[in-house]
Amino acid sequence: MNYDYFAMNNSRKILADHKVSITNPRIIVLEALLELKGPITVDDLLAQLKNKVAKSTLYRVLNDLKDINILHEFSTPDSQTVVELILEDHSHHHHLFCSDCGEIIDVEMATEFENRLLKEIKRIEKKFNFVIEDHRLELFGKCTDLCVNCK
Amino acid sequence: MNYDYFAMNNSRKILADHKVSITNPRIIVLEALLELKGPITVDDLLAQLKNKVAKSTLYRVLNDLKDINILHEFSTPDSQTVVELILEDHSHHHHLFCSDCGEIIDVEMATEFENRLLKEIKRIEKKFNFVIEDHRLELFGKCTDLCVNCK
DNA sequence: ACAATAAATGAGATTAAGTCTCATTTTTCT
DNA sequence: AGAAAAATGAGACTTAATCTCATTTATTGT
Repeated sequence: MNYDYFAMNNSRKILADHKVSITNPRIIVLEALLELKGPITVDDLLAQLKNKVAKSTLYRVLNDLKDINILHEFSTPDSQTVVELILEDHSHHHHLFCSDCGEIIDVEMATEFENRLLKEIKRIEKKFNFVIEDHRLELFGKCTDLCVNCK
Repeated sequence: MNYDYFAMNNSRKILADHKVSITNPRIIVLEALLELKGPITVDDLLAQLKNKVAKSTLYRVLNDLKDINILHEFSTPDSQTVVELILEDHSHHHHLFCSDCGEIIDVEMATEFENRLLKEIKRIEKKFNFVIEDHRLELFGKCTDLCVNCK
């Protein structure tokens, strides 16, 4: 068995740790997201969990997970909503979108690049008199030939 | 003299250059976007052009402008759709979002930073066997105190 | 310039993602 | 276990965006 945070953290523990009540729909949604280990469109998730949780409940649970800060939400270039579980040990990353197959891939940039980016962000903060709390980099392209990254 | 499309403010020329027929609604929408010189939410644009172009027409015109590649579309952190006119002479830039006032600000990163980013992108292309065609960086924060950037 | 033809528009119907309501069920607390 | 609080399911509702189609406007060829 391959024990990583995702594998060992059962959904019950995650919910308890974040002080939200442990219910069946929350467990089902969390387990689905844990198993994915990456982003998924809400549509796909809805399809996958149809007959397991009601649509209204799925959206509610996703909002609950956002509220306890373990779910990130963003959009594909064609405006589909995407969610991704981000647990404490989940390292900072960005997203790569394939316009052919729709795949969304987690990408970690080199530390040195992220440092350079933070420096640049400090410059922008001063220039615009802002406090910048977060950043997000999105890369758009196509996976070549055999589409090795696609399912 | 630095006369660019924005200064010339010639929506007819822009439409002709892109070989789409010159119609009143297209002129109205283009002029509004030209005057803005920056991003605007579709909602705000709708409000601004109410009684000037029909809702269905506004959406259609925006799609037309996307088709001829002079309109970029993206989303705010709270999922509002934003559009921004990007003409040929419009330089590469990113966006800074204020979570207090909702303002969206065009931000140019240092050339040296963009070069470093391109280098990093090349690395990612190889790693994932991708052709990366575009990238987008989003910065999230708050404008401090007096909110000098807000209207 | 003027028909003929093609394309675009307006108004409202339609679709679909996401939220809301509320009666019922499940969870938590003691 | 029983009372109180919270969450769920089903479907109504909201709203951004698209679609339909009769009418209007633009373009093209002569």
